[in-house]
Amino acid sequence: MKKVSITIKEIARQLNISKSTVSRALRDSSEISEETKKKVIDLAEKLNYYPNPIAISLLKNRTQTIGVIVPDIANRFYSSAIGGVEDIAYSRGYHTMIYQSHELLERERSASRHIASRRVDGLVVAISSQSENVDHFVSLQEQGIPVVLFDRVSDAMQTHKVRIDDYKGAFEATEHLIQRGCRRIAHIAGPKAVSITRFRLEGYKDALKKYGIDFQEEWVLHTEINQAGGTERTYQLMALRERPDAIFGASDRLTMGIHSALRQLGYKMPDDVAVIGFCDLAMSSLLDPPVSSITQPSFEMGQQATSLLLDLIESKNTLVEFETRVLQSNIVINKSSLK
Amino acid sequence: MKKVSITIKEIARQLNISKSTVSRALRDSSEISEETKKKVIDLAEKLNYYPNPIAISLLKNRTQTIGVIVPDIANRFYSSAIGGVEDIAYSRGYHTMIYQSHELLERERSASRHIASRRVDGLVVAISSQSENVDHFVSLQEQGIPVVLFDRVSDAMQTHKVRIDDYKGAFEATEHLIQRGCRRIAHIAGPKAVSITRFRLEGYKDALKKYGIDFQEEWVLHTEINQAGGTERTYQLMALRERPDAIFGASDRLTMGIHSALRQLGYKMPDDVAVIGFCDLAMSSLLDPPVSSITQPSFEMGQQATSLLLDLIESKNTLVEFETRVLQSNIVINKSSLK
DNA sequence: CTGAAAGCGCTTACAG
DNA sequence: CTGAAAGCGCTTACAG
Repeated sequence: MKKVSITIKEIARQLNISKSTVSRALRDSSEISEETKKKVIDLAEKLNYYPNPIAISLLKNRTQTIGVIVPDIANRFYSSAIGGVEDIAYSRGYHTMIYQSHELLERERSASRHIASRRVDGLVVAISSQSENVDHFVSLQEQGIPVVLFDRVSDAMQTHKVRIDDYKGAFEATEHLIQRGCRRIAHIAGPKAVSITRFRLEGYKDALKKYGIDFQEEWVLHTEINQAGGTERTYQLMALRERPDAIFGASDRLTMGIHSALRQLGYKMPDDVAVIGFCDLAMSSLLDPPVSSITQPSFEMGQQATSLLLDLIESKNTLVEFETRVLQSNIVINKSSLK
Repeated sequence: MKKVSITIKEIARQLNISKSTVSRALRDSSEISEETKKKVIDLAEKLNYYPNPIAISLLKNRTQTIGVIVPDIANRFYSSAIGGVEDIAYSRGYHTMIYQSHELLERERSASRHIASRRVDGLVVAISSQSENVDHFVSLQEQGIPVVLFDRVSDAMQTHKVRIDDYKGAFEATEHLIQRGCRRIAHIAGPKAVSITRFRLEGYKDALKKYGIDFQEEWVLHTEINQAGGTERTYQLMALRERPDAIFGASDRLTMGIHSALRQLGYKMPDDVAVIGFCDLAMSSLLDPPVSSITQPSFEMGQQATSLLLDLIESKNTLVEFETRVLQSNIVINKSSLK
C-alpha cells in the first residue's frame, strides 16, 4: 500500500517551470501571468492535486485543527454541543478532533498531551468532574494553545468561558415546584467540585428562601453524574422519615435514575413525588410520565465557545479581554411536575 | 500568542553537538555513546522536549492517525463502537479522528476528502444510509488509504468487513415472538438500500416460513432510522384492518418510536402488542415496559474493525486476503414481549 | 561514535 | 513575471 500523491514538484516538472511559480499560481498570486496561472490550475485539476496540509502545517506552525474534550460523547448534551463546535469550525476552515475524558483526570491529561504534541491550534473543553486541578490546561495556554471552557468552567483559569445560567435554571425549577404546591423539595446534585453543581445548588437554596421554606441539609445529596447515582440517592431520600414531595435532579442522567427508582418503588409522579431535572428534551418525553426539565442550548454553547476560540487563535495580540458568556436555559413543563 | 517549541536544533546548540546526533540519541540508536545519549536525554527532559509529529509525518508520509466515520455519534451503538476503535487505536499508538455523516452522502464525501487531504493512515466506517454509492471510499483505497467497514457494509467494496449476524438476530427475534404465541408479526425496517435492512428482513421472513406463517407484504414497512419513523409506521400498522399482534423493530431509535406510539394509542405491551427491537440495553430498560431486544457487541465491533485496519496499514504487501467477520448478537427478553 | 548533507512538500523573501 | 535558495523540524544514508 503506497500513497502516491501529486506534488507541486510534479506539476512544475510537467510544465517545465519552477516550483515557486506553481505554488504562486495555485495561490492565485497577483504576480503570476494569467496564462501561467491557467496552465497550472488546469493541470492541477487534471492530476487531482491538492496541497499537502502537513507541509503547510510544518511551515506555518498551524494545523487548522481544533480539539474538543468532553466527558462523554454519548451524552446528548455533549454530542449536540460538538455539533455546534463542528458547525463553526468547518465554516471557518478548521477541522475538529474529538476527545472523551470519561470524567477521568488522567484521560484529560493524556488528551492534553496529545493536543500539544499534535500542535492543535486551540481547544474547547468541558472539564471532567474529577478535575479539580486544571494545570494541564494552563500549561497548554502557556505553550500558546488557547483554551476555551464551556459548560463546566473553572475559576482557576483565565480564558473565555461559555456556560448557562445554572443558578437561574435551578431557581426556576425549584420555584415551579413550589408554585405547584410542593414544600419538601429534595435536590440530587452532581459532584461538589464541579462549578455547575454549586451554581445549581445556590439557585435551589435561594428559591426556597424566597418562599420562606427552610433549607434541609438531608434533602440535598451529591453523587456522580450517572443513572445509578440518581437511583441510589432516590432510595436514600425516599427512605427518610420525612419524605420529600418533590425531587429536582441536577442532570439528565441523574433524573433518569430518579425516575426509574420512583417507579420501581411504586411512587406515582407527580402525585406522590413531583420531578423536574436538567434534561435533554428528546429523552424526557420518552419516559412515562414525561419529565419536566430545564433544557440547555447545547448546540449554541458549542458554537459560541468555538467562535470565541477561533477569535483567540486568529488574534495576533495577546491582550484579549476574556469574557464569560452566560446563556439562558428554558423550562419545559411536563406531566411529572404537574400536581 | 506564539507557540515556542523546543526543537532538536536547540538541544544540539546547547550541547554543542549536531542535530543528527541529538536525533539518534533520542531514538536510542546503538551507534551513539551512552554518555552522549544521557546528556541529550537529560536535557530533552529538562526542556520538556517532544518531537514535532508534523515533521515526522512529512518525512514518513504517515500520520499515526486513523479516521472513523459514523452516521451519528449521539447514537449509543456508534459511540460505543467508537470506544472500541479508540481502545485499539490508542493501544497501538494511533490517534483517532471522529467524523459524523448525519446519514448524508454529501457529509460522508466531505469527510473522505478531509481524510485524504489530512493524509490519515486509514479509515473505519459505518456507511450512511443514504450512500448507495461508495466511490468516495473506493477512491480513498486507490490512494492507498485502507478502509474497513463495520455495521453497515457494502458489496461494492473489496475490503475487510465486520458486521453482526443480522439475519440470525432477526430470525431469533421473530422466532421468539412466534413462540410466545404471536402470529401477526409486523416488522418496521430501515431504509431498503442499507445492507443490514435486507439481512434482517430475510431473517424475519425465514422465521415466519419455518413456522408456516404466511408473509404479509403490508406488515413490513420501511422508514428512516429515527424515532419519528418508528412512530409513524406504528400508526400505519395499527390502522390496518387486521392489526398485528407483535412488532419487531429494526433499530433502537425505531423501537423507541414504536414504544411511544403504542402507549400513546392506548395499547398495552405485551398483551395487545408484543414488541422486540434491535436495541441498546441501557435504553431498553428505561422504557415502561422494558423492551426485549437483540443487543449487539458494538464495542467489540469497533475493536475488531480497527485491529483489521491497523493490520492493513502496517502490512507491506498489498496482497491481503480480505475477510468478513460476523459477530453474534444476543437476545434479551424483557416484559414487552412476554405474553 | 559523530557530523554534513539531502530531502519530505510547501512558501516566501530576495534577485533578476 | 519567474526562478533559485532557504527554511519549517525531523531522519537517515553517506562519510569519516
